[in-house]
Amino acid sequence: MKKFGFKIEKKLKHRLGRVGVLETPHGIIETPSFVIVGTKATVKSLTPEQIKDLGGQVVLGNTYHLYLQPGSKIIKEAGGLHKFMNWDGPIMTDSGGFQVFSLGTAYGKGISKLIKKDSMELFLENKADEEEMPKIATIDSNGVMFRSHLTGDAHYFTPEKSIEIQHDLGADIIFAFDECTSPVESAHYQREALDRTHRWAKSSLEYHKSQKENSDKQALFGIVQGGRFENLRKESAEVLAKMDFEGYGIGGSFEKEDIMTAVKWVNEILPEEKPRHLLGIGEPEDIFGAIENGVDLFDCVAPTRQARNKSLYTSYGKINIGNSKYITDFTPIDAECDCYTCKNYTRSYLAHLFRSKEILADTLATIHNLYFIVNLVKKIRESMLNDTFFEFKDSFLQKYKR
RNA sequence: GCGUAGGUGGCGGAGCGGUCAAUCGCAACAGACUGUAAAUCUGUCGCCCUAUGGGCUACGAAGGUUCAAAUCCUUCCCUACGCA
Repeated sequence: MKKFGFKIEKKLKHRLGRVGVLETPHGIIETPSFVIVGTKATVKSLTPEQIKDLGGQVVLGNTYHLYLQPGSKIIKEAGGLHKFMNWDGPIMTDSGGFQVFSLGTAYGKGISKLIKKDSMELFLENKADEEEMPKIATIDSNGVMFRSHLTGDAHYFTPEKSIEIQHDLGADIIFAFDECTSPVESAHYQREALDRTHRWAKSSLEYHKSQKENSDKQALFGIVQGGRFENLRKESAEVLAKMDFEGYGIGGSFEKEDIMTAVKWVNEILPEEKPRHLLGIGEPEDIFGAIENGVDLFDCVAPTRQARNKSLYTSYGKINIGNSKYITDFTPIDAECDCYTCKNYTRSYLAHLFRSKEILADTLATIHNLYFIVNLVKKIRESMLNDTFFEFKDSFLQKYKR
């Protein structure tokens, strides 16, 4: 019998937010929860023990990356992702849908998940030449042709293929194959892409159900799209809500201000009793907003990537540990933080490790940033249980935003 | 002492008469990063200013040739290697 279930323990008054527990075959996830990104079956620079120690409950791998390297069959042969990477907690895998965007329309243009208003205008002006850009993912109605960013060879992904790979990988929670669209696409294009994503959702689900052995152990989440259009987002939530998914992802590339409105539109429609995952978000302010608007799970590369790029979270906002003023700063990264790094090392030491390009810099910085975010979400959860969410949010953000 | 190769911006190293304040790399300084094309990317990097422009000082030193020199000539100083 399948060991998967979601229980809501408490709801936020007059809001969509809730506290819950998500049960998976590899343990529970107390929601809301920050999902740590480990694209290539590793959280860059950390061991699984370090992930556990900093409070990580669940990690997210990527279908596209693991299919290319080392190959999903090899991971299957190894006994699945859990065994392969030595992580015995819950694992999710993304479907490759984000790569449809990042290697497709976004490729080579320096745009990513969140787009700024001014660069969006620039992008629209240059849209005429866009067709000439050398994308390495091209979409047709049945699937997507990816050219490996590693070797250049072509690989064709269909919804069935994505799910088959995810079955081989063996994560506890897997995602339907979707098309993450760019926020600058026209209503016409978004309409077309959304229909495609819905068809792919159906195919993903049907294929998943047909593989009894896997669908017994793995939960499939459908992904809502629709860009910045209210009618499309709502329609997407309605269409997917009727399909028998065990949870939902909310996807898309946004202009920052659009995120919360889109989340709210969608979560008012999605079935309350199923978990919702906001894909690829976010920064502390986004996390508060997402939770308040009914999101249970979110993943984001920001803490890990930024740690490696010298940007560290503190209670008073982010600092760039590469700045010269930290060379002689013998205080912890964040005096209010209880992570391993803050308890044992100074800003000066981190500054030294980064300047001398020592790999321990990445590890210590990643431990700190992940602890900061994971712990922030835990504190938010507690505040919801104590009915102090709004006070906590205001005091945190006021300080954080200086 | 002789021979050879050299002396260029914090360092390494291009340039070898005009388009040179000087390619490039490193270092330095700052910024960006939101389902990881990412231990990545971008910008600045002689000095000064009324700054998509103008001025000043600069390619070991001092002279010279030329309309014009980091680039050619002379002398000197220094460095490396080789020979005495």
